Amino acid sequence: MKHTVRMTGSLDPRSSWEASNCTIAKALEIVSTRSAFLILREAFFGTTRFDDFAERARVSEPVAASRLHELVQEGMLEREDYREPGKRTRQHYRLTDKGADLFPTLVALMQWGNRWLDDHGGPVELRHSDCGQPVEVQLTCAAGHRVGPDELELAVHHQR
Amino acid sequence: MKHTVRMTGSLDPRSSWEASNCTIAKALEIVSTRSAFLILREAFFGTTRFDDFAERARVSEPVAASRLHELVQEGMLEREDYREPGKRTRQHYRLTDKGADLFPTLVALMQWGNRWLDDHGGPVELRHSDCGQPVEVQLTCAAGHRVGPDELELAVHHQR
DNA sequence: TTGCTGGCTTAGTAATGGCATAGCCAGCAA
DNA sequence: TTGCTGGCTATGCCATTACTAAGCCAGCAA
Repeated sequence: MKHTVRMTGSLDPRSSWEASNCTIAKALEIVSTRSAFLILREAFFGTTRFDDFAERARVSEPVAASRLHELVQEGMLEREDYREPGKRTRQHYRLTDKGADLFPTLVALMQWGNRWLDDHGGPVELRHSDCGQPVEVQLTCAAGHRVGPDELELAVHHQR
Repeated sequence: MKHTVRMTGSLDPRSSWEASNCTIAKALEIVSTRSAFLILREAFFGTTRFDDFAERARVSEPVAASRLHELVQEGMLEREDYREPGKRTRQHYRLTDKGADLFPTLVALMQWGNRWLDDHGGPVELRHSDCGQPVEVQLTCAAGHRVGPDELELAVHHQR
C-alpha cells in the first residue's frame, strides 16, 4: 500500500524545495500544545466559562488562563462580557469563525483516536442531526469525487 | 452563527460527564508536539531517511531521533533495513496503516492554515490525481450527506 | 589503513509547558 | 461590613522539548 503523496512540477523531488512557509507548521505554532486542543474541544462542546474550561479540559487554572489568552490573541476565541439582570458581569469565551473552522481537524483527530486507540471505537461519536448517521471526515475534491489516499498529488498553489 | 455541537442523551448537559477517556486526548498524547506533526508531514511527503527527516522538518538530529523512535514505538512508522546491491545497509522509516490514517488530520490542519494563516491560500495545495481538482476535508455522514457545522450532535457510541 | 558518509548518540543548556498553592478583586447578598 | 462566588493572577517549582556541538560506529572506497 502506498501511503505517500505524489509531488508534481517544481515540487518533485522533495529535496528540491523546503517547507519553511508550510501552513501546517504555521498552524502548529498556534495549536501545537495538548492544552490548546483540549480547550478548543471544550469550546466546541459548548463550554464558555473560565472555570469550566479548566475543569473539563483537566488543566490547571494558570494553564487555562494562558491558553485562553493566547487563543483570544490569535483570533480563535472572543472574550465577551455580558450581564444577566440582577447578576454581576460575566465573561464568556466563544469561538470565532476562524476558531470554528478548526473543527474538522478535531474531528479527524477524534476519528483516528476512535479507530486506533480505543477497543470499542471510542466513547462518543458525532452524528448528523438530520438523519442520525455517524459523521466522518473525508477527503473530497472540488469535482465531488471521494479521494482515496493513493489518489493525491501536491502542487504549487494556483493563485500565487 | 452557532459553532457548538449539540449534546444528546446522557451527554446533555456537558457538565454531567467528563471526557477523561476522550480519544482526542489519547491521540494528543502521541502527536501533541510540533516536531511529531512535522516528522509525519515529511513521511507523507515521501521522506524515509533519518537525515532528510531532520533537515526537512527543520528539527535537530536528537529531536528527530527521539520522535522517530517514539513514532515507531507507537506503531505509526516502521523501521526497515534494506540494502541496494554494492551498497551498505540502510534504514528507512515508512508509514504504517495506522500512521497513514492520520493523514486527514494533517490535511485538515493544512486546509485551516491555508485559509487563515496565509494571504494567498497557502504555498501548496493537494489535488485529486484523477481530475486535478483541489482536495478538501469534509464532514460527511454515513448516508452520504455533506454535514454542515450546525448539523452535528454528539452521542454515546452505539457499539459500547 | 585511512578517510568519508550515513545514521545516529551523548552532553550540556535554554525555553516552554505543566502543576499546586495561594492570593486578589468586583460585586452582589446579608 | 462581612462573607461568598466567579474569574482570574502570582509564585515557585518540576518535567518536557528543544537547541548546539561533539563524538561514535559500520562499512564501503582508496
